[in-house]
Order: sequence, then C-alpha cells, then structure tokens
Amino acid sequence: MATEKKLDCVILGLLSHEELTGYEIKKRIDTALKYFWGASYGSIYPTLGDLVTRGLATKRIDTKSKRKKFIYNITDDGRTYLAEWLRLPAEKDELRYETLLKLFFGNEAGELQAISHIEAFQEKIEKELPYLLGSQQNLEKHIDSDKTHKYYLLTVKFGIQTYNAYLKWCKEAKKMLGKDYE
Amino acid sequence: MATEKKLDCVILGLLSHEELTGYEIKKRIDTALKYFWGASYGSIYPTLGDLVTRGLATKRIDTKSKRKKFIYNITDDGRTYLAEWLRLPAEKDELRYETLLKLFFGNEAGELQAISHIEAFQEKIEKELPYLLGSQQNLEKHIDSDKTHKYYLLTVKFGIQTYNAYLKWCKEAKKMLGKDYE
DNA sequence: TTTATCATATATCTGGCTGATATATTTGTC
DNA sequence: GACAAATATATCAGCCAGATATATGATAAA
Repeated sequence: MATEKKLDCVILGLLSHEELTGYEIKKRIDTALKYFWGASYGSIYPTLGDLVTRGLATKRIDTKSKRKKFIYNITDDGRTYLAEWLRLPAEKDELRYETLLKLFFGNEAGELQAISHIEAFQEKIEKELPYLLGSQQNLEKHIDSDKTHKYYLLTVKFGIQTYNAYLKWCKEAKKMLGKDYE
Repeated sequence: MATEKKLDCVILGLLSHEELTGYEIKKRIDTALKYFWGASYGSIYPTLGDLVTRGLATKRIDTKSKRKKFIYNITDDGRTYLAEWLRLPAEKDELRYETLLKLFFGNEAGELQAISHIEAFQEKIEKELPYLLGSQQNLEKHIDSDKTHKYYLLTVKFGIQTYNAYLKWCKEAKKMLGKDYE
C-alpha cells in the first residue's frame, strides 16, 4: 500500500462541519490545527481537486461574492471515508525540532551558541502560550453551546501542557549549561 | 532560496565525531535522534553521494570487512559547513501528531473512539519512557568522560519532560471524556 | 483622490523526504 | 545444515513544504 495521504482527511474533517474555500481551509489549519499539524497551498489545492475527482467533495463557484471563489462541500461518500479514517489507529505521531538537533551537536559549537538556541526557542514558546491560554478560556466558556468545543479544548490543553513542559526544560537546560543566574 | 536541506547537516553532525557507513548513520538517527528527528534510507544514501560530490565528505571502501561497505568521513569544508549551520537560528520546530488530528475531529466519531486513541497514545509513551530514563541515567553516570554527553543529556531531558507532560494530559483528557473511573 | 499596502483567492513547480521495495551477504541460532 | 535476523546498499513513487506567480477587493494614509 502506498503512503496514506493525511491531508485528504484533514480537509474532509474541516468540511464535515462547514463548507469552505481552499483559502479558508488554509486559514483554519494555520490557526486551529497550528500546534499539531500543517499544510501548504501547494498541497491543499491539488488535494481539493483530487477529492472532487474521487467524489468525496463537490466544488461550486460562489455567485454572491464579487471575487473568483470556489466553495467545497463534503459528500456522503466523503463522510464515510472520513469516518473510516477516524476509526483507524493513528500512524504518525512525530516531532521535528531543529532546535534539539542543533543542541545535540552542540559540542561542535560551544555553550554560548547552545544557550542562544534555547533562548530563542523559549521566546517563541512564551510568545505563543498566551494564545493557547486564550483559546482555552474561550472554549471553556462556550463548552455547552457546541459539542465540537470539547474536542477542540482537548487539543488546546495538549498544547498548554507541552508548552509548560518546554519552558520547564528551558530553565533546566540553561542551568546545565552554566547559566545559573537570572 | 530553495528549501534548506537539513539532512546534510544531520549527517555531517554525526560524522563530526566518528566515521560511519550509511547503515550506521540510519541506526544512529533511529536511536539517538529518534525522539526529535528522523530519516529514511531513501534520503540518506542520495544525500551521502551529494555530500561527497560537494566535497563535504569522503567515501572509501572498507577493506577489513568481508561485506561490501562504504565508510564516510567529514572533510574540513564539511566541518565549516556544519559550524555555519549550527550558528544559524533553528527554522523548523514542529509537531505532527495524527492522534491530535483524530481527536480534533472527534465529534464525528464519538467519545469511545476518542478515548481509544488517547489510550493507544498513552501506551506508546509509557512504553518508550523507560528507554529515555535509562539513557538519562547512563549519560549522567559518564557525564565527565566525554564533553558531548552533556549535549546528548540535554535532548534526553527534553524527551522526559515532554513525555511526562503527555501522560499528565492523557489522564486529564480521559477525565474530560467521562472516563473518571480506574 | 490617488496611491500604497494588506487581505483575499487560486494555482503551479522544484526539490526534499517517507515508505516501500529490491537485492545480497553474513552471522547467529535451532 | 537450515532458517531467521542483522547488515548493507540502492532506487522509485508519491506526498508535501516553500517559493513563486497572478490578480482583485478593502482599507488607510498622503
């Protein structure tokens, strides 16, 4: 069997509760899924075409908007395909952290460089964490209005839990590299 | 500029403290880097050829072994290239967790299925954590014998910290999905 | 008002990388 | 002696990111 294509399912998943354009799909992925999945236009548009060809989605031109715009909907076959995938166990759970790679080879570059990589990483996490906390608050407030909120909250809490672990590690790591002060 | 090729640097990093064959490089990646990076033979062998062409590594046939075997070494230019990359800030720090994807769309599939995805994830983490703890012990014991150990330990501690956060989240998540018992 | 900038919107291409597959030899085990 | 597992290299299809191209509507500043 060929490599399973995950983006098919991501798009169908997003289409399963609202019709969307390719552009909107990209935005959803870049906001809601940002912390655990990604996708580029270079894969979204061809995949959308593919889904239509296979009868898992439909494409229609938006007439209300002045702008050239194609709206995609999920079909019944699409829902079946999505449900099948959701039932299957997850295959790919992986991390790809260049920061850790540079740290692993850190002896070649010295302590100061290692510390600066850790600090850049820490800054990025500290900057992103507030958004996750905001999402959490928001979702908890409206948890009863929509059943999907509970599942979104689950993934947000994953992000918060891991980000806090990252920050804890940053402190520990800097200490190990001799940066005890501050 | 084209997409920067990270595997170049991973291989050079590994070659920077010992000569290796392609097969051994794959093993190093699958053990030491496993928790934050990956690579397949399908990219390792072509990349090795590339590194030789560009003068960043050398290739020689192993005469001692009975088996057909090519040993690779880093060159001075290779060390310069590696040092340059290590100096640059990390670009790609990302997570790709299919488990979270399936959870995000969990409303389509129901609570029981969501719980079973979480439990499968938890099992995998619980199975892997002891190896990380073992590595930590080992590295801490011999921390003074080799300068590189400190940097390896840093990445192992990252794994331990995040894995513990994952387990904490698993419990929280199952509770949220109504699995209070046990 | 006009000009610049940003957000919206679709599409394609290069090249990197995974996972699968193929092939062959050596070592260890029953 | 037979079989399985580990060693070892190599290639290919297909998925995907990042870059690039193109064009229009909305908004704000000059």
